[in-house]
Amino acid sequence: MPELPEVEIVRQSLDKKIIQKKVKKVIIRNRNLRFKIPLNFESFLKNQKILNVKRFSKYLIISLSNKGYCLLHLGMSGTVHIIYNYKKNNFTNTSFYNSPSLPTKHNHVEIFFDNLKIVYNDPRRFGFFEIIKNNKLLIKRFINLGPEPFDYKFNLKYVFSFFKEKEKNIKNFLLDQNFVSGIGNIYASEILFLSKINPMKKAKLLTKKECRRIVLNSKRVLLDAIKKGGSTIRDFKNISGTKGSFQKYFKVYQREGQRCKRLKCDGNVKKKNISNRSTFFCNICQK
DNA sequence: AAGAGGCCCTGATAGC
DNA sequence: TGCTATCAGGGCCTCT
Repeated sequence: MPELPEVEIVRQSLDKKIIQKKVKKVIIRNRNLRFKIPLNFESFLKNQKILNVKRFSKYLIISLSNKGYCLLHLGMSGTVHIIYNYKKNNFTNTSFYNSPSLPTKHNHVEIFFDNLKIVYNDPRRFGFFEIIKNNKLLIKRFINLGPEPFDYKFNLKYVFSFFKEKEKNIKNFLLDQNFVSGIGNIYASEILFLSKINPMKKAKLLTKKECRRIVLNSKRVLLDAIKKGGSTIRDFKNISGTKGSFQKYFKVYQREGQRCKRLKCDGNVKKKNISNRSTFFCNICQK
């Protein structure tokens, strides 16, 4: 599901719901996510107050009152659900309202608060939880990731010099989290369309002008997607069950065979596998 | 060192 | 109906 905009939507709603609340109980039904959930996960979280929920790239960062952090990555199919309790201080399963949005299978982690619980669901189990003990280790955790598109460090100078001598195609670089972090397969295609660049083009061949368009459109597309509540394909929803709407504004993604949306362009949207990820682009206006 | 490819996993859908 | 193959929003690891 989740690229940076979708994770940001989850962050916003999660932050509102659990900020300043104390963790009462943690239940792990399946530890075997992308990485095994550590055995001290429950005790690390229990009785901690949630200071806030932040985000870096596609990672959610839950700050705890013990100065530690709980990291959550949603992988491909992770979703967070919120379930309200109608009996205060009663944690029997039946005391929670059945949420229509809560799947019956693959609810791997439940974190309980006084009047609600959050449930982590992930059919493919590509997502993961991590415990980070302090701020120093948190910074270290992300040291190898590139800047987010919004970061002032993600600028023309950075991009143009990064691409020098690089043989790899531009599409793969947008997905390379060590170059820029937060862009995924949907938004990579959309950014390249707006930038009029062919996804197969070698990075070293990009002009300064093209690099500038990459920088601007990366910021633009992701911000726009956040404003529209993210993209709902398959069944992404925010934790309250509301769908995003950015998928209505896709210019190329999942539009194979359809007319190019650029005015006066007679092109057609093509689909091509690049490093085993489907890539959509206009065969005429993306050079 | 950069870059390509495989792999982790389940579910939905298409095609026979 | 039931089988098989293919494809999904990610990222880590290995090999060349």
